[in-house]
Amino acid sequence: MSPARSGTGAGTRPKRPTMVDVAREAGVALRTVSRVVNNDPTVGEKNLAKVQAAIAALNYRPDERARQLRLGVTGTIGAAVRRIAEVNPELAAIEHTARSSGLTLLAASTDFDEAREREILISMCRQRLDGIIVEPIGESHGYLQPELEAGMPVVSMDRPMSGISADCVMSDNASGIGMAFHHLHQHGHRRIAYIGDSERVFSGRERAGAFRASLRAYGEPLDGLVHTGEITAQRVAAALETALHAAQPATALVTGNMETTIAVLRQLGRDQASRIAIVGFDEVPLADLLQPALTVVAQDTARIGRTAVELLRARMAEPDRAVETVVVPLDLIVRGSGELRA
Amino acid sequence: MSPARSGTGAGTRPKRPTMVDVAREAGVALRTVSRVVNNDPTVGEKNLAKVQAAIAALNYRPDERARQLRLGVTGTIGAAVRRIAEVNPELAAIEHTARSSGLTLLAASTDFDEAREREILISMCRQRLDGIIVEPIGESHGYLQPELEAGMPVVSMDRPMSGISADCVMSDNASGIGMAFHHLHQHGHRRIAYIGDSERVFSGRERAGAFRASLRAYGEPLDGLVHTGEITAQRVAAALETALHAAQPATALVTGNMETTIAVLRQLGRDQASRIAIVGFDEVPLADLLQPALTVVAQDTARIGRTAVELLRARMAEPDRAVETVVVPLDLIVRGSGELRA
DNA sequence: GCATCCTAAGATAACGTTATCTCAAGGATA
DNA sequence: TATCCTTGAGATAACGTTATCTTAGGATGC
Repeated sequence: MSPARSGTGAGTRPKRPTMVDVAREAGVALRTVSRVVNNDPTVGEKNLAKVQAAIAALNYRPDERARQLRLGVTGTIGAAVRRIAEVNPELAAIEHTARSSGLTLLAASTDFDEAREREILISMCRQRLDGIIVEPIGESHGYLQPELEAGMPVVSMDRPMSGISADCVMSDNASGIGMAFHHLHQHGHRRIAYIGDSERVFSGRERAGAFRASLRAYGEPLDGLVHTGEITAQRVAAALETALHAAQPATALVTGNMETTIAVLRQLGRDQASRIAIVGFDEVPLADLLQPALTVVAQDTARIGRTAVELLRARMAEPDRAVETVVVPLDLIVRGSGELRA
Repeated sequence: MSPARSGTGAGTRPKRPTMVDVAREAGVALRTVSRVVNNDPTVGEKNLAKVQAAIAALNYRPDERARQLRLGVTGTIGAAVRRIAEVNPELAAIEHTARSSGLTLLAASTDFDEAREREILISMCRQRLDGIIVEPIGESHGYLQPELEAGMPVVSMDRPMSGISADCVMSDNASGIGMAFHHLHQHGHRRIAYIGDSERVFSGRERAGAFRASLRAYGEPLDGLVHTGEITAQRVAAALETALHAAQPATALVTGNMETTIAVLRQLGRDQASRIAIVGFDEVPLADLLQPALTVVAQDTARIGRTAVELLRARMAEPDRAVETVVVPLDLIVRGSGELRA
């Protein structure tokens, strides 16, 4: 039986037993306890039993910090994403893949804030994580250069980092926009508008650019059809006003990301939403319950997350391998909103 | 200028400089570097400059693991929730509150799996986190008793843990169900059915019990109106069949959690959903865009998350304080689906 | 019967920090 | 001029592990 070890004086946290305490209790050397803890087979039956008894009696738990300090590796990778605690299938895939590789995941939210992102990344480096996956927010990541040189594996997800060269996994934005455009065009639409995120953001830039290219490829004029910028109710309202009430009004919309899609749906209201064809970029929660159900171009988020971990592990195993960028294709998911005729 | 320190042989991770290296580079003692790193004011200008230069030249970053080992505290708290990477406002609040308290958050998904939960919690104990918040899944948490006795602060969220006595913050489930029932009753409904999660789960038990109590309080019979169990499409379909096609069919529904609400909406389809009054327990994403918009009893998730961190910090500061359970009230959010008349 | 080899287990030195002493130099005080 | 603080800075011992040696003791080989 273990001695009662609670309440070592008010307000003070009781000390936990260490390997030394276990060794003393068991009457063996420190090294022997270490062997038992690490399942080293070269321990005799007698000592094995004594040590196990002592561990149970003292409720000993090895201190992971000391272990990691000594070992050099932490068995933990970091993920700096925009928001944990929001629907984030990439992060779910990262967590799942990491776990099945025996890696612990430390996830943190950059909250769309460049300074916060930097704090988190530096902190992860100080914690000597085995590697970092980042969904980059900031425009310049040059400050990571020393870390890369010091051998910290870093993989960027969803968009590349500027100022440094690191592995990257991202969706084929241009093809995705092309698919959305083509789908609406096939359903008879000729005036198709695009509303999307700011072009200061990499993905916003890529998608708007691809949309303009689609318009040009199909020989349509660009006038008043492409609206980009911060997503706010006012901006979306203004964009819709311009697009839908022009001399030649748009009959279909492509929305550049989930946030935009939701904002547009809110703005349109129930009546209008059933008259204008919409294809959203990115999956939207409960998209199938909306009226009409929402047609989207969906990123292969599971594959993106999985690939991010795989790229990271590859670099952890082989720090000097060539930098790689993986581009993942998207899928058109047909549900109704994109099939309304012009 | 720093010497090129990349590529120390293929496949091997280059060693990072340590405090000793910085001391040598700067020509001062190890202790002086430590003072500089920790902003100790008792360092002369000359040495301060030399050390700062050396730190920059070598790209030195303190090793957090060693620091924590020496200090005894990690400045990190753990959160074992059902799913990170899903909408989880409690977790968002925890992260926010932790950050503004200067604490790092380590979040992990138990994935509704008891064994996984146990793994995570034990791992967090081994990492000697400063405290743990857990949204309990398993039925017995007795294995945490030694950890509690060893001074590990643990707070449970959303439901209590059985087998041990720990601080807890949770919603006032009974009042919430009462509010939903009362609201529907006020709108003329007399046959009100409940569909909810398994009663093996604490919250499922509490909510179903409260619903039965409401029926009794209003003098209504319970026959065929209360349906609990694992949430699957078949089960929900069967429950709806029983409730809606009885001799005295239900005209209104209370759904016991978000998952159930969504399953019920999917099952009802668009036409039926606009004829049957529904009040959901828990907020649902895009609830305002549904048709009719969804009336819900919403938990004060932000307050729950914040309170969890506060309880944890209180126990970290004062390990021997009395165990506390905080019950948080809910809010009825009226949007349409709950105001359909009988 | 003695050298050799294997096995179990112990001493002890890292890992990279911070904390406790100690000490030297210099200015103030009697 | 001798003594006492004050201030800056260096040795060195933790923190709790794992890894490298070393050693004692019995089994094996010739």
